[in-house]
Amino acid sequence: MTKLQSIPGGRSIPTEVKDNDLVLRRRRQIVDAAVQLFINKGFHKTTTREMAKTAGFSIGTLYEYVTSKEDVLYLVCQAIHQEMEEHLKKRLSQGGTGAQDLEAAIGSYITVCHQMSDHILLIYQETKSLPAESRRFVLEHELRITGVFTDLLRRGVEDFSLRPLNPPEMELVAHNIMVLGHMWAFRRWALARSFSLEQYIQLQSDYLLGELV
Amino acid sequence: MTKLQSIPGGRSIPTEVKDNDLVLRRRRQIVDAAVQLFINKGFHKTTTREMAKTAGFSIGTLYEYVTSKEDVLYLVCQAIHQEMEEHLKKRLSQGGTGAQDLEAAIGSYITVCHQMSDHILLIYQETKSLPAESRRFVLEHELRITGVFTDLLRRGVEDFSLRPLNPPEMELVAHNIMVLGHMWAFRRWALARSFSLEQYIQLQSDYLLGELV
DNA sequence: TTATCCTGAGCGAGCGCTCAGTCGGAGGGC
DNA sequence: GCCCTCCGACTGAGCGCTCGCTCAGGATAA
Repeated sequence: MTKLQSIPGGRSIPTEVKDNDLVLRRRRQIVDAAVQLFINKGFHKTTTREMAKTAGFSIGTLYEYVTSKEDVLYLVCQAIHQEMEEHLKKRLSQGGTGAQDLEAAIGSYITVCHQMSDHILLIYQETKSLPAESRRFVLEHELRITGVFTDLLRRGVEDFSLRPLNPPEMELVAHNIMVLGHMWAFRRWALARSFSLEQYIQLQSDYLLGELV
Repeated sequence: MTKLQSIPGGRSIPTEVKDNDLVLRRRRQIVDAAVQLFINKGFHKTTTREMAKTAGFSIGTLYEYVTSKEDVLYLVCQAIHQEMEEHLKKRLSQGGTGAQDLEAAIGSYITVCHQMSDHILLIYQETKSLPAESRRFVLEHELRITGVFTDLLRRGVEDFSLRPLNPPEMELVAHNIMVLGHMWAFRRWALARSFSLEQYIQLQSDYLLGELV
């Protein structure tokens, strides 16, 4: 029984299978299947049998790669955060002033939130179903994403493209950015009556940056 | 089999019991019990037996006042929103300019979010477990609370204590206020390292109102 | 043959909900 | 006052079913 760590700094989950490549491949199948099922029916209402079947194998096999249903939820949460982090970091520019790069990052981030809104909802709704330790890792991962904005704010303050901010203020603004991105996922049913994604990004960027110059 | 409507504009839920006062009393017991259980274990992991026992009677009796487990969740969500609305409206002042009253309202609102943070989490996490029709009513109720801020913004624009805003902008700002209040509930584990409730209110009010004068 | 991965029938616990029955007391006849 | 009847709120054992998880055995490649 080996243990496999898919994300640096993440929890390692035991598996019965020796071939590490196979473990990664199968777990990717499991996660892809589970994400769709969790989004449609929620964690508690999807059965392990469904997960296995959707992933393309039987329950027995599922439990070769995972020790409990909660493990699958943990893998799903980490995969979602990792995907968000990757998409966001891929779109980050380093070209301009801190303020300019921050504005671009906010736009990128909200776009990612738009594309992954179902996934964001999923994390909000199901994180509390994780065992305590897993939940800690997931929240930590989310803080790491928030750190992207703290870094950009710090750079903007250092190159004087933003007004001086103390570290707690930077933290607060970073959290505000995160949450206003999530807001588009949570409240699109109400907001989309009045705004397109582009308008939303424009207005929220203005509000966020208006106070920082 | 009568039907009883506890909240104006809400769904009516059938009951077998004839005495309306008794229905209200028992449903209050059910809601009080369920709120605590849902906060601690979540909706899916609390059993109907637990609800009944905590409320002080047997499962059989529970089902005299409710037709399904989901009905209890609906009653809980509506009760939470109603409590938030009442607490918020009780604290609203009409004394000053629109801008002054808005600032006071934001402070009151975040304080209410602080006091009811478990309840806010509950709503975010479990709303999607409601049947579609019930969910619609719950989201409607939340929009009614958002409307409190839209109204204040409109008043502020009309008496020139705020800069001109078009209706969609007012809507957006009202949603921002709502969500930044919820943020204190969701992220207090991270924010409370740097801020007290009072500091949080001060800073968020400044950010929110800074752009509106 | 052995090592490895996969299968799916089966287990036992626990769930939401039902319904035959209990029981306290209101009301009416004497 | 006393008895009897009926009402309706309440009880909880039990039904039918689903769930997470296991494990004895099958398949395949080396």
